[in-house]
Amino acid sequence: MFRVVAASSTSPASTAFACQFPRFHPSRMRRTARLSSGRRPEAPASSSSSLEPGEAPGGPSPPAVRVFARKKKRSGEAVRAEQKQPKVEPLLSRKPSELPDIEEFAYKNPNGSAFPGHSKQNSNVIVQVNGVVSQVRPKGAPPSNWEKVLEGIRMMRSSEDAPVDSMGCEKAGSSLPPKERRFAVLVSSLLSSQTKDHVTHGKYSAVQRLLQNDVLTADAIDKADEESIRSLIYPVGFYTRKASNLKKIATICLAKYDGDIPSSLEELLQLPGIGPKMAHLVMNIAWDNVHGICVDTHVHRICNRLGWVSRPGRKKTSTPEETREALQLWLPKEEWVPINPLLVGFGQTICTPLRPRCDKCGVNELCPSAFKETMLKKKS
DNA sequence: GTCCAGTTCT
DNA sequence: AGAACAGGAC
Repeated sequence: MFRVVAASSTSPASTAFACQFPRFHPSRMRRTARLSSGRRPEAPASSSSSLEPGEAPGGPSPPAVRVFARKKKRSGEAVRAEQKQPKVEPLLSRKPSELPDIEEFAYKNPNGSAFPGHSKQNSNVIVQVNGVVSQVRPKGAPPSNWEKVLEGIRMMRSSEDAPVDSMGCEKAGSSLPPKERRFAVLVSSLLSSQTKDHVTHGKYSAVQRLLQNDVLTADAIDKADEESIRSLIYPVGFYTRKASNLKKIATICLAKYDGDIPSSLEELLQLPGIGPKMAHLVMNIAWDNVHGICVDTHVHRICNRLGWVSRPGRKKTSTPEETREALQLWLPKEEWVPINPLLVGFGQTICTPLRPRCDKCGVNELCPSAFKETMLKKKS
């Protein structure tokens, strides 16, 4: 990434940009341009804390960064309204170590709030650093074309048949009373994680065996011995640990929640074997109470390939939890639940972890990673 | 042999 | 960050 942001142009394009981000008003741009063209005022030459790759310690001045923006029509009224926004602290009054990277720099509105709404107008600022043109997206701003991409994936998913479509913990215990149904959803999520879905669901599944043997309630599992639970859920992945966790969960649910499951994210996360992915899934499915996106490795991988998530200073997120937080910043809440089965199925059939089928993908023209991971790994 | 996939442990 | 957990698919 790059630290110093400056503009040397007062073209109409940059003026339009400045209207979006009032810190970039041309008058300000001229001042900040000086920042990049010479030494940074107050910058101790030995300070390497803010140096980025490509910058030599105490070396030449940081690269000049030219900022452009997509041209777009704006009514005079809208422009005037935005110009009335309160002034912000000039960059010059900041210490170099406090200079934000471009993501943070661009996304703050003068009033400090994140971007309002989810319109495309805030997406994809194009910057040039040392001759390399790249797109950056202000933190929390929706990626451009995300709606087209989502629609394109929906199209692919409507014709493809992914394993996630036929099975899923959504259906678990749908004929049971509410409390039993919720417990069944929790158990079903636990069993189906890290395993092939047909093993845990379907007519002769682990969940069905528990149900048919009357051990799909907290009370019954608490009374049953671990060995019989283990044999009933076999051969789901990690059945030994899951049987053990199931017993502990049943005991906790019985003691603390009257045989029901916890109704808050925090309490769900206290259960053994329940991490963030399943806690959000259970909140969404069992309680119909959406607190966050259920991010599994498919959602994590695909969102990064699409360039939908990042963390300041980096192009990608490194954990599903980071992905969840970054995604939640801009994805409209009505998509929080459907995004999981959508991307899981897409990830099982087309956007696979290894050698994704970019040639079969209907959104490859909108994907920054298309055809970039098709090479075979070299043996070392 | 390698991959899958979420959590916990190191 | 990487291993361990299970066992099936390829």
